[in-house]
Amino acid sequence: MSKKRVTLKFLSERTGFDVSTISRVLRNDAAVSIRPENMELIKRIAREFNYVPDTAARSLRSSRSYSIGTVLPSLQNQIHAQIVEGASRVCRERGYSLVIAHLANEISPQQVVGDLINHNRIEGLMSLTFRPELREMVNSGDHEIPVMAVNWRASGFRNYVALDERPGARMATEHLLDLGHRRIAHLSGDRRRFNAAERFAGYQDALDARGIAVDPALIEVAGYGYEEGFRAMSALVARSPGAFTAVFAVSLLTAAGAIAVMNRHGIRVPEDVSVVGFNDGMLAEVTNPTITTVAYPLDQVGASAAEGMISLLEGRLETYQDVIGAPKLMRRSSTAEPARPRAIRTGSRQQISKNTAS
Amino acid sequence: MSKKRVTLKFLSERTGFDVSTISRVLRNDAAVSIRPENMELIKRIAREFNYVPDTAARSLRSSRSYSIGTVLPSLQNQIHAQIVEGASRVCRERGYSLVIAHLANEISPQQVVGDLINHNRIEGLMSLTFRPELREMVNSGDHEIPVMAVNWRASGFRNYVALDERPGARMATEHLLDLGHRRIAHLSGDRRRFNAAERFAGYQDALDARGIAVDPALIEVAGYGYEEGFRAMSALVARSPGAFTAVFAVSLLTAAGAIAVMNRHGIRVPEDVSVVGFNDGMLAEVTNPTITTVAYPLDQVGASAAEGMISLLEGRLETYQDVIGAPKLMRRSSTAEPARPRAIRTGSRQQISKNTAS
DNA sequence: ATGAAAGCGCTAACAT
DNA sequence: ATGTTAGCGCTTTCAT
Repeated sequence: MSKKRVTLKFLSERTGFDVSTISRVLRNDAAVSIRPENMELIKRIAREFNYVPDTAARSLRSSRSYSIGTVLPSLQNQIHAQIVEGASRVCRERGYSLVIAHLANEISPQQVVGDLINHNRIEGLMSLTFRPELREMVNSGDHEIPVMAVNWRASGFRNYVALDERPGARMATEHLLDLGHRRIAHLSGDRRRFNAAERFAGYQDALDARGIAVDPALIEVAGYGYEEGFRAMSALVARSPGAFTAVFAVSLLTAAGAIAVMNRHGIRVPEDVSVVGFNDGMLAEVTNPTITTVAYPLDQVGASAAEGMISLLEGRLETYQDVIGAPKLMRRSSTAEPARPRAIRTGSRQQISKNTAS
Repeated sequence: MSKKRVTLKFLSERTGFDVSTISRVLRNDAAVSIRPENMELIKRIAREFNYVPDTAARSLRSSRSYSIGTVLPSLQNQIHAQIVEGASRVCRERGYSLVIAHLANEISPQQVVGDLINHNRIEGLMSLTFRPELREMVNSGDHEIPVMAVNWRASGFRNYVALDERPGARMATEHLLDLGHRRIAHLSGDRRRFNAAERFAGYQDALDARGIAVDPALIEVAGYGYEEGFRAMSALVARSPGAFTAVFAVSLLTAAGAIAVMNRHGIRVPEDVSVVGFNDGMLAEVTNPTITTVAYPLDQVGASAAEGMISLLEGRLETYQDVIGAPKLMRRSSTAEPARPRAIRTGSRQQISKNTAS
């Protein structure tokens, strides 16, 4: 508290204008009518003295908190971490506070969201996790606040930012096709949900375009986590051993889980089976082998969500939808050409081969 | 805005007491003198109507923002994500907002911290990244705010929460010794900094206790990242091939980088060389092999830091230090007994062996 | 043991 | 084209 804070009153004394006038000018209030020269003067002086409006005072008067809440399962998921980074950057730039809450086991989502609303006074909620019940939870409270689905969609949610996942899934599958693979398995998510359905559709698109039929025996429902990938791949290997030379996994962690299974079974990646994941992250570069993925600008998802939410809060928009595309293939060492046709033609089981030092 | 907000005025009308009296009671103000029965009455009514003080009004009047800033290099580092989770939980529970800012390349730390202070009006700053210059940055502004070093220490920082790393490093090294290893390399950090120095000291402690001399040829300065681990291990393998059967890496990512190098060189982990990392994370379970680590309760580090910061802000404490211990060994598949003495006694080079399906 | 009153810095409705 | 005024909900002297 060494120097004194610059307030409207101070600027008023400096410029001779009333605080209300200055307030209007600095907020670019449409209801302002002032001579351009005076407007410039006020803005110049405000800049000069580094005026920043007091958030508390502004909040009190305008019944706004300038803070936005985010719920997510865990920050430890790098996909979510990337999204949050984008959102937090935008919020900081715009003078909003992004308040993060993770849904730990020891506390109910109701409690978490309630705290966010009552204590932190968030004006809007972004959810990175599929939670259709969130709307009711939020709106059962004293006042309604906008909810934004981030990285997912569901009916009833008018505000969302999602990836255009179908082309990315197609891209991943086509990468495998281009390498020469024809028997491509898919570890999917729960296809009743939007994301998993889209990724499956992209997988189909790619196969269709090459006239290859989707083989139900090569589809296994997994989920987005490492454990799910592990379980699903175990099932697939047990069920259809040697029936595929490549796998498109519904997420990066799923791919990692699948690779772990193959390592245990002596199935070499990529020599015996190629694996490609969906969504990129640091993990893809630190595993052995490194994992080929389809990368989306995830921080942009968070940034867009925050921008959209702010537009909603400031009344510039009624609803907000954004779909982010531009996936890129990150080619790494989990994908390669399939083994010589011999192995495929004979229909032999996945060979349990000795690893050779590379 | 469907229901009306419960304010002190409302409670005043309900109970017949003045707002000031109620304010004092609900804040447990020491300067209160009220009959116990009335005190109970007021508290009961407040509970009944779910009274929550308005943060904005309180902030305006008391010149407090109830928000705390955190700077960190990236949320994608799982170590940091865990710490942030702990801190954000405590902040939410206490009605504080935790505002996170990551230090991206495109923007200066000064700018980030400035935004946090001026726009978000943070009352305190927690830094998860070693930045001795942070104090000057923060204090060059209009008013001083407390700064807390989280997960590091440096002279001049009176507020910190750090791990008691030395015993953990010793534990990691002893695990290798217990397995029968004698030639244990260490990929260290910059030992002029506290953390790296402590981990090195723990490594020394373990060797000393067994009467084994520290061999400078087996020490390589790496750093905490994957790339650093990769580089350092490459150097070590080139410099002292076959001279060690185990490695204690200064971090989990460093361990992962080291393992990647060994994979490339055909050095099997753990058959030829065992690896143990420091600090646990999801990564340790999804790599191949999974990585043995020493785990600390990192969310507790964040939680303690937040608690401490709040105590500072509320004037209950002048300074805050906490050192978190209780490391646990997470035994996974990157560590095993060393190969038969034969290999060691002959002093042969690290054998480039064929992998056998396991 | 409790109440009255002022005011934090800002915004918005209402003047001129 | 600009000023006056009345609070937002709370905390904090200062009075009883």
